[in-house]
Amino acid sequence: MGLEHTVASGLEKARLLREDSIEPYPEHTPPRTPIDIVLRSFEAGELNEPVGVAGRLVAKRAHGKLAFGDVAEGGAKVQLFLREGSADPSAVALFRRLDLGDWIWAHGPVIRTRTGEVSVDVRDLMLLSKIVRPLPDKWKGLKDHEARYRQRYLDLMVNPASRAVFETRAAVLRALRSTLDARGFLEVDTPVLQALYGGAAARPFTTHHHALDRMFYLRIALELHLKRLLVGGMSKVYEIGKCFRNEGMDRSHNPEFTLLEAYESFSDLDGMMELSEALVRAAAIEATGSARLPHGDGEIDLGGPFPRRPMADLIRERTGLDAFESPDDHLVEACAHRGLGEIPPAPSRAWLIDKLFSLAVEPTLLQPTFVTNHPLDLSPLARVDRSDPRTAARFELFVAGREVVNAYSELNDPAEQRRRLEDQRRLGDEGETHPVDDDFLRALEYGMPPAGGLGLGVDRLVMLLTQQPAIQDVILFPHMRPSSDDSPPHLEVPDDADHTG
RNA sequence: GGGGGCGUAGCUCAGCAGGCAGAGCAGCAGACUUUUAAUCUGACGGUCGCAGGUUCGAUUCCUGCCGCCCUCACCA
Repeated sequence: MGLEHTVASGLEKARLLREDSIEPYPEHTPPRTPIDIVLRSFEAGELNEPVGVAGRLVAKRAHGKLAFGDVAEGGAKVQLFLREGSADPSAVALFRRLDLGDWIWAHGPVIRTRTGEVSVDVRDLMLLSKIVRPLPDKWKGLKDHEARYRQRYLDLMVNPASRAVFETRAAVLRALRSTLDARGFLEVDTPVLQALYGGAAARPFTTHHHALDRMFYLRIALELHLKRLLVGGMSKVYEIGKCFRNEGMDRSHNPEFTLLEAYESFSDLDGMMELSEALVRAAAIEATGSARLPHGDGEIDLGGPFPRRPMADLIRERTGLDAFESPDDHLVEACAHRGLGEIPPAPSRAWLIDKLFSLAVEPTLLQPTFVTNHPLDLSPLARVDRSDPRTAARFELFVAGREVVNAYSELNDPAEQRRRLEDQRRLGDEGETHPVDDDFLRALEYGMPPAGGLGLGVDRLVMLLTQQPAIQDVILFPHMRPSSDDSPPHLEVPDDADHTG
């Protein structure tokens, strides 16, 4: 039978169960003990009473008057053991009617079978929720990337490694928060829906606010609002939240992604380096139990402190060129030599340096490295570095060839900030203009304390710590093109459909 | 956006120099009192991604489209 028939027959089973006074979707679960605790206390010899367990039936081995099953819950699994004459007759009858994937509750003493398997010797059995669709193959799992991302619930059901990634993700978030909390940072929420976007160079998603009849944007960064809070006297703040960039998707870019930004008054680049080291180290230890990560044939040591290298020094080492002094065409040639496709008609020096760095240097930065002194034009929100005014007081932390942290000694001179942002707007390529946020500049005019700030790409840090090659593997529901299987791909929303307020 | 690959049963995969569409698991019917990928028997299960074209005949060849993967480009 085809899928429709299988589902129909599942629904039919649910109907028949109801006819026999067995509710397929009861509201209440009888008292139960989590399976991992049952196993632990049995092994410790502390379990002398019958227990209730609840979970999904993931295996079923029936032998006529004897039957075994496996119940899984929260990553733990216990065997069920049913004997005619021992189990309640209704339990025996119900077990026969169960399908793989049903949620069930079972109750009985915990025993060891002849082969030594810890098992619940079932006396009572109850159906908690009936499955009506067939599960993916129980041994081969679900491999198809598309299905794993579109139907993550199936992926989580049958691929334990996938569940582990998201448990690690939670551990990383926990470590980041507790590190910042312990240092006296205040966690805040700033608007996702904004009348004006800023804080990065990226195309925003747009939407329309009906009541105000004007365009709104989804935020592309957290920076400008968090800095307003420094002006307001919140001296250490951070936010962990979704940002949205309306650009290409690939295995390191999802249109919505999780960013951590933290700002600390009276701190500076040195302070941000120390904080970066603490955050990354804490995340690694919480996630993996160690600050040393296996990587390729060797390992990456996140113990710190990490070396600090000016960008131009690294470029000179790898290419022999002086990033700021060598002629343009030498840089262009060095880029082309390394496989750069198109070069814009009149590439700026900053563009060339950035490109050459990403081609020649980035892939070589396996061990954690603070790269400092970026071209000033690429860093409109950072202070000028006094020792080299062509560059910004900025660093990026690279690990395994990827940017993990980006930090500035924050520019707080309102006049210079206005100038830099307006320069940036003029540099905007192909008529793309980055709007200047006048309220942000007004806030700076009220005085922002000297401060250091950093941004950390949470998804990419999780990729690093879980050894996942694609950002889609660390986001529960990554963005996908609508497929015909999904609900209508495009819903027309009437202009006056503002019923939800 | 460019280039390459892939799309066959609910899942994992075969197959097809053009000739009735295959397996394992799951599901269905049955046998079985210590299994743990239980075993055994039987029956069922398909718009071969979608739409065209070539052909006596297309899952197979061609074109277009859709989706996914890889890669390049874009992305402070």
